[in-house]
Amino acid sequence: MASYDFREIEKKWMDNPEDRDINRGVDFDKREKKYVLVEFPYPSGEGLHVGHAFSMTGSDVYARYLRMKGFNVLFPMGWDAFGLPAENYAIKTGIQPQVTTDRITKLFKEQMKRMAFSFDWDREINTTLPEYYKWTQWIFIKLFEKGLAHKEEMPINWCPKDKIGLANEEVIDGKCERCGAETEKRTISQWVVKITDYADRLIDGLKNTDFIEKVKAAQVNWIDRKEGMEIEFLIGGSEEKIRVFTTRPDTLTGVEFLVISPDHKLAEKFGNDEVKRYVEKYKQRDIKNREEKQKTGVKLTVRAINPLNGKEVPIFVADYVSMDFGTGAIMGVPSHDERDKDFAKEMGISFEAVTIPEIGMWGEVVNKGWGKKKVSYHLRDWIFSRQHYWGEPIPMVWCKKDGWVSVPENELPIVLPKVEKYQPTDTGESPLANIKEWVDTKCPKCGGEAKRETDTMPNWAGSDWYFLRYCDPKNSSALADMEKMKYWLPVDMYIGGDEHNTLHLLYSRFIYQFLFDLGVVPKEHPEPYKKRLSHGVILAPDGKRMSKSKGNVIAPEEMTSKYGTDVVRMYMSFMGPFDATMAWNERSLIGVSRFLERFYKLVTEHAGKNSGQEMEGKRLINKLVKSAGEDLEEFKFNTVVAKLMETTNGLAKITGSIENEDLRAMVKVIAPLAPFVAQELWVVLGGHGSVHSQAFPVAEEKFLVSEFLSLAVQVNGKVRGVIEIKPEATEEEVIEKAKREEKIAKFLAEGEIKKVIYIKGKALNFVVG
RNA sequence: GCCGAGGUGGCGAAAUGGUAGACGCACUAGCUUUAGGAGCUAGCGGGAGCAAUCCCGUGUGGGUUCAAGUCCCACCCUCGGCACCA
Repeated sequence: MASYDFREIEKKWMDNPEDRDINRGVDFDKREKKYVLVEFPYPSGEGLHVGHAFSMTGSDVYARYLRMKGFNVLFPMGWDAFGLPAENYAIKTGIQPQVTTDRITKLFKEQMKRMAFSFDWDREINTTLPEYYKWTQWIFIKLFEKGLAHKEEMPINWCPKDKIGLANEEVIDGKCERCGAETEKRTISQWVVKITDYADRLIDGLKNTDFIEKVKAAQVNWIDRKEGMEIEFLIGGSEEKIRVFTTRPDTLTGVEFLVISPDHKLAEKFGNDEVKRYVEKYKQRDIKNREEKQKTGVKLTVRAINPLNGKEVPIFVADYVSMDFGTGAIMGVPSHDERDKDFAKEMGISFEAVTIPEIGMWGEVVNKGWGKKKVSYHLRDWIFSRQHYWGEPIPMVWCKKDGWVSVPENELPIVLPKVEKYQPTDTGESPLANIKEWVDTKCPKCGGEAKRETDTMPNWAGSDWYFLRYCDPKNSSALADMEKMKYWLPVDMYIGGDEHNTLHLLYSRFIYQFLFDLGVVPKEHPEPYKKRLSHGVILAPDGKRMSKSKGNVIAPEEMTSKYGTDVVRMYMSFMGPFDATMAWNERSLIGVSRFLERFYKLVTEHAGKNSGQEMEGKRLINKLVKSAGEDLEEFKFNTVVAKLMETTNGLAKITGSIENEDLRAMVKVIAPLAPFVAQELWVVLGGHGSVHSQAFPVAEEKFLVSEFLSLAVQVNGKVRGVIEIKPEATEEEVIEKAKREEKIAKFLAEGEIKKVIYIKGKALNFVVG
């Protein structure tokens, strides 16, 4: 027995042309701008996920609120559409990834419209379109020109079954994500981008942002800057030296052995057969998946000399030392390092406790030339090559004479050619390698015969700079117009998942800083994002993560057709704090549905009755207006809904009528959350045009005060009674009234009043002793 | 181990140092001859009591304060991220 038909209302207002205008971000508008960005999705075949629906609903409520507050809001959406699923689907079915992508993108867009997301569709972008990735390629060329991109022999994860190189994120538990075969290590030539050159900038730049603490921490920890020293150890009977990295040069006296990584080049040089076997075994495995807690290692035939005391110590190869950090070699100080102690025990190395000199040895080590100060980072350079088809072609050409040469800018974009087969080649190159007429080209420098790079870019490439493109999505002569970027940047609020707080955010900040140095983004804005907010996670009703295999997936589409868009949006706002992990609960959703019914009834019943209104109604609505505004500002949507419910419950008890103006104010408050019902009620209340272009109401202070307020009276800190006072009552009046209250007087009589604390209108405490 | 976020009814959760549990779900009782996730009224942290009322309650133990879920110290547990990082 619904009091309103959500289907009809939705149909009526879904494509309101006026709203399309309202949702547009206007370049150079005189209103103050706000750039609200929510991560654009990878359009996967399953359609819009409830997680998308949740984070986008929160972002949308916020964007709608800001518009009503009079801001010129940029709230764009697009598609991060390069990726493996479409490619895998193509391998299976032969359907071109672009075709699949176009189809799914349309589906997503439809579903987003049904959720009433107020995106500015005029600015829609798609990372797979040549007019977009032209600029992704352009950025790569600039990186190459500035010496920040080069080819390097790199060990990669190799799937022997699929004959393909896999990125770390494509290897799950040491197995290929696609076929489940054990992966191995293989060395191939890869494009590498020197993000480490920006390590310090990426840390320092955080000062110019308001990211929440955990996001800043994630960035800093990922970069993990460590100051220490590189110390040189001579190898006995050889000209070779081993450089170790340590943050504790003062423990040099306690060195009992050195350890080098199996990837260290000296392992090969000084290794006997046993060492070779160890290294071989190590390389078969995925480094990330060592389960054994026990440390293993083998001894080299040579020994190292401690520069401090000339002591000869053995050198081991062990996999607990990683080539990725420091120098790939450490000095083993079992008396001061737990891991070294474990290793010494495993290897049967005896050691004694040593006292560390009072004064650090930094100076001595440096002065005597044994070593030098060094900063080391956990952050590694960024492997930028993928041997996949469905990605941006890397715009480089290999010429025997000139080496790697970048494609001239005026030849961009290098369009991804259509292929017949999406299977990888036997050599592990991308399917592009099979297209001879595409690969064979002329060297841009010497005009001689040359070959195109067949690697494509990683998934991150297109999403690194997409927020710039939204400022000016159709520009054909630049990433985006400088003046437009100057107007819209920085992104005021960037909403996304925790999983992107490290890599995506870091890569994207790096690319922005690089573009900043090139002078192609505004010099006024050294950082791209002002604020970063993590959205929460929605679990299945069983409290587990949703997954197709568990069959516990909630589809937003199903929910909206069953209960209506407004109910689903309001429920998602109500279910908990925006950044919390919450389980879906349909009963609770029904509660929200019941509320919306009551709300609708209340407004329609009071509409047009303007006489005999009660002050209490006015007060409730003004109170709502005030606190709801504050909560919306802070993404506290759950309490906004709670307050709307509270107000509605309170108003239902009122016998008189409610003024139309107040009803309208209430409808404006609900508008960002429940846009369809709000619009319908707006019209019922005689409003003109769209409720979404109305100014968010402002509470009138004079209506906020009630005639009486209740004050908790404490005796020795415990609440012993409540008295009704007038807000303007003086301290003396309040104390007198409290003393006359029987319940309180009883406790006061137990002793002498030593002190009275009165906080106006808030608390009264008698200290009795 | 490190970093981050948390620990409040049966459940999801509220609470600028000032009446803990708003709001919702579930539940209980009653009303309404009640068309399909109904509506209305009342109750709903634990204990004692016919009741008024009293005592105890925000992970544990200390502390600051007239007053602590909230601030400080130590510890325990849960979740998320990163980890043999030298």
